[in-house]
Amino acid sequence: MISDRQAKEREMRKEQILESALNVFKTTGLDGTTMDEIAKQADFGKATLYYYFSSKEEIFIELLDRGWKTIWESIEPVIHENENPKDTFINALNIIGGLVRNDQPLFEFLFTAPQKFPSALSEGKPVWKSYQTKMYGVFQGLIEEGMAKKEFPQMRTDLLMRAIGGLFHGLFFLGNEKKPMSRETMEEFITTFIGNYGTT
Amino acid sequence: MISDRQAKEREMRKEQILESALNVFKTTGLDGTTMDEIAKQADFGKATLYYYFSSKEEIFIELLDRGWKTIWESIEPVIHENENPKDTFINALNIIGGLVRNDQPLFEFLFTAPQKFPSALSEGKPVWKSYQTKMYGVFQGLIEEGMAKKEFPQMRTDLLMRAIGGLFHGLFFLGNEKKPMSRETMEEFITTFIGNYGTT
DNA sequence: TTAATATTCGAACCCAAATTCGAAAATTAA
DNA sequence: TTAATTTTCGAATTTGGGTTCGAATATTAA
Repeated sequence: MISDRQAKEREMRKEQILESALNVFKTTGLDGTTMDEIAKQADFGKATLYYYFSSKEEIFIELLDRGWKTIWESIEPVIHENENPKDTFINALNIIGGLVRNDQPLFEFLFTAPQKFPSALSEGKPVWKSYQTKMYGVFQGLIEEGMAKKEFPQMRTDLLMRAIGGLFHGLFFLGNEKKPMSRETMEEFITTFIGNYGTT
Repeated sequence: MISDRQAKEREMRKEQILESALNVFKTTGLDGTTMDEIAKQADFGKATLYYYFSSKEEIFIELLDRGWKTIWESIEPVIHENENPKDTFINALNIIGGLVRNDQPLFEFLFTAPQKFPSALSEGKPVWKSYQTKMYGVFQGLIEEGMAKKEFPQMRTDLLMRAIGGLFHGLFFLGNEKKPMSRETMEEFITTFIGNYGTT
């Protein structure tokens, strides 16, 4: 008992709620994102949210799951076009950059919120976590290959990862510019940092 | 009516409270830092905290003020030994690195907490903000000089700032290593990034 | 048209944490 | 030693949110 259409409508309402949650997050930050606000934004009664999600946290988890899935699926195809590691690496970063450019607050949420869900809750590790892990694995692999082929500077892989992560974060999320960074600029920065060991 | 000694004791009690607040922050993070915990740690009744500080926020502000003052006063003397901008820049970063190394959680607090106090409260901009502003000004100046002298890569100053900021943050605060990064390593990273335009 | 089922939501309820009250205890001044 | 002043704190009070209740309302099935 629940027609296809019904299921689809239900799905859309969930989506509406998720979208509202994100909107609230965009304007008021993680702490400002209350059930009251989400409800208002979604034009539902607060209690109704609990008909679709069992808790506030579940809403966030759902957003993380979808978001990280998107990231992974955008990256994944590119990492097998085996060019040299450095180009692959830069490509991947550029892809993420493109996503971020499209919806900065969403990705700020994806990169930020995880730290706010420390231990507690859901048994096994959540879906988004596994995508995140896969992605980091890929990057780490590329860096190692890249170092082996002397395309990257020789440094501790993990540190290089953190450094590039921080760099990326700084470029996209620090400061208070409204307009997003262009592909060229980002590429230039990363390349400058990695050094021009290989190509060009 | 309040002897010198009395005033001094009062001051020490405030200090004890601040120190406790920081300790709680170190172990339980910003959100876990409740007045109850601070009171317990400081060995005072919760209500007593309000005899010394008018609110929880005031405690945090006080910590920020002192922290940023420390940073500024550590940097300040070095920026006038006018060597070339690049060395000065790296020196300054190293000094901050040293501070961070000494008390990572404190500085994580200093670099992180500000974003949590969005608008609200205290009329004029708080003390710490002005130190922060001064510091950024200095760095920006150094970067501009450095670019002018071709010691730095030619890029948009503000972006380069953000990038280096992110890089620094990544190195010190991302990942889950316990032992702090050595001066050498940090210097190597920053230098690699800035490029070896000037001095070797 | 009526019974079942699905959806909605206002009004509690609960709880943790900040803040305030009012009075005691300690200390200092006279 | 007594009066004033300073410090302390247990016990309320308040507040902001998350979550639940119970009863409508709407929709679908018979």
